[in-house]
Amino acid sequence: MGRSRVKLTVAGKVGQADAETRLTAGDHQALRLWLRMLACTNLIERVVRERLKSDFAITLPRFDLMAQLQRSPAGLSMGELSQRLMVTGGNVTGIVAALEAEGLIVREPDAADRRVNRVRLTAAGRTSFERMAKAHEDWIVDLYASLSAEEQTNLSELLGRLKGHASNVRN
Amino acid sequence: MGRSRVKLTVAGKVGQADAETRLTAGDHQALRLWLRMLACTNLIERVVRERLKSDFAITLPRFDLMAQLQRSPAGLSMGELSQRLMVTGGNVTGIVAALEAEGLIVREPDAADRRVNRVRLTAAGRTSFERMAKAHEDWIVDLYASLSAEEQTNLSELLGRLKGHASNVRN
DNA sequence: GTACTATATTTTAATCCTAAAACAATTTTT
DNA sequence: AAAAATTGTTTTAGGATTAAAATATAGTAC
Repeated sequence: MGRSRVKLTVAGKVGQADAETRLTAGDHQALRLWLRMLACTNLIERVVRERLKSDFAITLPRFDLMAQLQRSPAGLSMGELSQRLMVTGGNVTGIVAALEAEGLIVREPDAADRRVNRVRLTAAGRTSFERMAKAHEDWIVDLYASLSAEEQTNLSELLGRLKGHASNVRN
Repeated sequence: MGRSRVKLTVAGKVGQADAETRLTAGDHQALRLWLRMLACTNLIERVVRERLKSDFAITLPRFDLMAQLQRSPAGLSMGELSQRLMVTGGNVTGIVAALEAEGLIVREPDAADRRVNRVRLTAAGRTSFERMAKAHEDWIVDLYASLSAEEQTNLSELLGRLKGHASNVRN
């Protein structure tokens, strides 16, 4: 009889269980599937967050914001960032302030509309982001390496259908 | 052409884009798959959070904590909750305090070990949780209704493999 | 051109979360 | 038994997040 299959938490470090432990016998297939999917996503996201922090001293939300800016070299307004990141404006204000303080982005008033702040990567921000994005992609490729290309295609197709349907369910 | 496929944000409400918009042409298959999976999970989780809030005035973390307690009628220590929910002890302290203030759980000192606080559902908490859990399961079944039972099994198998591998990659 | 309405952003208050430090009680070592 | 190590919990400091209110600017109606 083993000591217990659950690792202990050590000084704030988090242990082993995951979303699937929320299950009780008799739960429906879809619920089991959902909790497994949630556990998977949380696992991968946690790896990414930890590595962004340890290797590049950046948080995931800041990385995501920089990724949006890299795709739009001309810059984006605060509102455009809010839409693309799916977060509220107040949240964008905070993340932009932090990145600006680090010199990775600049925020400058729009000439045409004085309500608007236009945000773009600095040269330093662009260089920094390119390095991080390469590492990030490598991590993901490794994390998914247990699935063949065909299986990845299959998974992607199933998720695409799920996503399409779930988007509609959203009021 | 079209006005734009992106809904505007209105007074803090969040619009349409999702994690997949982080993509650039030329990105690797695994990266596309990951962003799609993340988008899916976020979508479903958002629906669940919103409905828990609108229908039951509860947050997802509090619901999750109650779910763990329901599975352990004898109660759990703060540390056990921390492990099972995969969150830090400080976090559990805050959530437990909130649920206790609402009368849904009680926290009492352990007789055998005076360091330990034992937490369990009150009768009111158990009743309340059962209603919420039923609704929650129905939502999930609906959200996954676009996939047949076979497809759900298939998806679950692929995610199981992914999860097994990603668990090892951690560190 | 003044008043209303709409849009863009920031601020505020609340919740959630983490890591690390502090504190308290128990167990182990010597 | 005293000292040391371990374990359980709370506290602290800092991000991320939301909803709602406040502010500032722009556009429209009259």
